[in-house]
Amino acid sequence: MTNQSLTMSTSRPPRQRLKDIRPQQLLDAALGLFVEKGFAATRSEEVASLAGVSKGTLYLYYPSKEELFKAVVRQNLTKLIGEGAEFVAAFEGSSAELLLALYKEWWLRVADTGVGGLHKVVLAEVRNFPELAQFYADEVIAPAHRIFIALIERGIASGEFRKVDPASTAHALIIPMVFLMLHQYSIGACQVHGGKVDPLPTLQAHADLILHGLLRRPGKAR
Amino acid sequence: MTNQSLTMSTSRPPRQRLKDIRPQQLLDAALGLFVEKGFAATRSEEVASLAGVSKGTLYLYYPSKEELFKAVVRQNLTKLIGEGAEFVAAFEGSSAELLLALYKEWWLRVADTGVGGLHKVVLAEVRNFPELAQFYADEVIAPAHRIFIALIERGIASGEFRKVDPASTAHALIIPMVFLMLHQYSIGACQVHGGKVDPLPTLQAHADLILHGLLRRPGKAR
Amino acid sequence: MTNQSLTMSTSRPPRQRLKDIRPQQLLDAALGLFVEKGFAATRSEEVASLAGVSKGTLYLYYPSKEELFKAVVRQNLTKLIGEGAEFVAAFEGSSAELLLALYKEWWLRVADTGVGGLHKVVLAEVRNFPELAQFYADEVIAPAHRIFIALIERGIASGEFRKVDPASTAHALIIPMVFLMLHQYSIGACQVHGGKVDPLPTLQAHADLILHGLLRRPGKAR
Amino acid sequence: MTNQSLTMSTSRPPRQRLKDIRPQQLLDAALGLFVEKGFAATRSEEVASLAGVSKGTLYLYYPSKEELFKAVVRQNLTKLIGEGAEFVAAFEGSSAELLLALYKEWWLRVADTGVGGLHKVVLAEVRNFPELAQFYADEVIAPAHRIFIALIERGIASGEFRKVDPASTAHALIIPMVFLMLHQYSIGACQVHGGKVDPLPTLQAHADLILHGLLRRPGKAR
DNA sequence: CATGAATGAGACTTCATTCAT
DNA sequence: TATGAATGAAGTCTCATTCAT
Repeated sequence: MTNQSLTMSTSRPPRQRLKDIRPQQLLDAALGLFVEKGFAATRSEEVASLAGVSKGTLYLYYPSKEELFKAVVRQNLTKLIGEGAEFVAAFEGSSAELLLALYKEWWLRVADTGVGGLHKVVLAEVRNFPELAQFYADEVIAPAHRIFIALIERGIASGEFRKVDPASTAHALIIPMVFLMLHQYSIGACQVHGGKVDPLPTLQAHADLILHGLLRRPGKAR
Repeated sequence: MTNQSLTMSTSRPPRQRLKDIRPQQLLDAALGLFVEKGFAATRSEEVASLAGVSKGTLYLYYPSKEELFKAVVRQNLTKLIGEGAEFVAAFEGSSAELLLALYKEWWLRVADTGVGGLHKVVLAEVRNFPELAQFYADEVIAPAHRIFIALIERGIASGEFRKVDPASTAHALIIPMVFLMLHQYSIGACQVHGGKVDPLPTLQAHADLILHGLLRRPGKAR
Repeated sequence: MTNQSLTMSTSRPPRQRLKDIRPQQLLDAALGLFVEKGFAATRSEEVASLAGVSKGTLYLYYPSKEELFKAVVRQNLTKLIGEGAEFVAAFEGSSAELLLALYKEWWLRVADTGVGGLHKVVLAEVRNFPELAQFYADEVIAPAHRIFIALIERGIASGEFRKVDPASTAHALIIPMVFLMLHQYSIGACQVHGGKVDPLPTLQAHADLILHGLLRRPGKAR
Repeated sequence: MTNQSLTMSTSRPPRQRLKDIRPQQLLDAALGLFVEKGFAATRSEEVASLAGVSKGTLYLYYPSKEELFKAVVRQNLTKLIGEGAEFVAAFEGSSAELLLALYKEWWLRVADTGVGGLHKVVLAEVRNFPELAQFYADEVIAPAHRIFIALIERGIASGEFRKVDPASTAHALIIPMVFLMLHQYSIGACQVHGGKVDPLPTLQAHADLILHGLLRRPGKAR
């Protein structure tokens, strides 16, 4: 008896501490399962169990599966966007280098955390969550767009880039990044022959293409 | 009685015909609903009802919702790819024009039929259908990739394009196309302020970027 | 095998027939259970099982437990009230006899069917079903009140009754009837010593009291 | 710290006192909620919260929701009956006046405290609490019946009342009172058009009816 | 072939009750 | 004593699938 209670008191954090870390545990578990299976196919009991708590405990922290999902989106994507904006503001170097660095930095951050897969889920389920659409447009799409607009304007101002339209070019710069995230967490996660796309080389190729263009430069042998 | 059956025999296809067109009606109905709601949120009764048959009849043609989903994917995407390959083979004109034409043609074909939305669903659900992954890699991704590889090699051979790596550049050319399809059928289908991306202008901007590059050409004022 | 299928074909009504009788089976089962246990304590699966069908079948006919409950109220109480009105309209005899006959007739009808217990449930749960309240006031309380008002006006017109206020006296005539119904299906249904109220004698006593009054008539020895 | 504890020690009863008043606070909170929502729909956490304590504390005083319910019934109804008996014993005046006064007094006491609503809950739930039935018959029904029997015997003895059967007439006197209580706390508490019964006038009408009868007295013009 | 009534496993969510702090 | 985080049994409702007609 005495031994047991001693053991238990050392192996388990105190109550208050548990309460503080529960949201994070639940959000982590939910992120993983939503990304792997999608929203509808993820059972809330499974989330709880992966977080090491019971079904009921999940509902102590989030009132429904929908709210849990929104919390996951908020935490992961909003945070990611904020860090991207800081990265661009703090960067020193040419704008071409900044583009490459942003691609690389973002990719590394996304690949570890599974956040990329979250975009897949949003994409797939947003029509069944009408209110999520506006939230996502405001919190994720628009800020990400602004980051790349800033990058392009920086390049034009320094004379590095052609005078392209920042808004539509920003889309063209973001799209491959996001697409690769999507791919990585869906088809890329399956064991198939020949369907793989290697993300970093592809991003590199894309950046090269974007920077130099596909057309041969007249009067310049390459 | 006699009158009625006469009437019916003129307004309705004969039995044998019915049997032949049922699968198509079901696949069309399923495509629309899967694209709109996703796999899990589409009820099989709704598919049957939209196809004008009863629940039981659906199961006469497809043994489960999963098989129906796979049949929808097979029919629509395989067909699309085949048409793209023919389009490229038959095209006469410069490779830059071919790229623009392929973008435009494909987009028009995809926007009407809802096939673009299907890619969204595949992306989201492929991890829950492991056997779909290989099918998709073989039947959709690889052929589409080959089409763009052919396009690039055509441009390099004619001296129009730089000597880029065809395989990775092909990815870079496909990605925006596919991404816009995805976007159009998810966030683009929602009523949001500011989240919209206009597809044709964006494709145009992207094609321009891809062809001419972002960097200012030394010694050439633009 | 042959025997079995013969047996089954004779022991079970055809499909279409079953569909027609299901609502009645379900309403009967629901009435019994609601009366016995109340609304909240009645499980919908229990209703289905008592009606001889599965959980899902109940929801084929009624979209929720609330709607089932409302259907039970409608069928039973609305019907009862209608029959009471006809009974009063068709009665020939003195108004005092009509009052006694109405008490007796109604009681017999209510005691068999369990409808009396339904009033108990409405009384207990109406505050959790706000929309039921208006329905009940319109469909049950007001019509029942009108029946007794008609009875009193009939007695006053014939010179049998004193000139009392019909509306409030009608309440006084209905109340004991309804109360006994309530009692019969709650405390009266339990095995207790001494708590019983014998309904018919009590109604008789009440009718006598109502008709002749409690006060000794001055100058009249009884 | 010192200030705070000083402040608290003056504004808060000492520990021992707290222990003594907790049950009363809990019973009061439970009475209100049971009457408003019924037994099943009242959450125990809500009771605790309304009493200003936590969920766990409720279980320190009552081992289950059922026991809490029984305690509420015991305290409130038993007290009410006792006060009624004292009122009758102490009354000076005619028996007709006593009846009116008892109606009025009881009604005022009941309307404030919500005890009338408690009878509604007992009525609805007694079949799910078999042991409550006998308790209720012994502690509430029988004593209340005895009060009215005493009242009738008092009236007969003084020559005021006809020589009716005290037992069944007592029921007839109680019933409208109790019924109005029930009504007031169920349908009467809802916002409906036309379903209302004004309690005091109805009691008055009933008392008039009971005392003087409905039939016109031969040879006496009224 | 076609129907649609029926099934029942399974999902989400609630809440009475427990117990470590 | 008092708290409130945690539990998990239980309830409502859905829907893919079956099968008698």
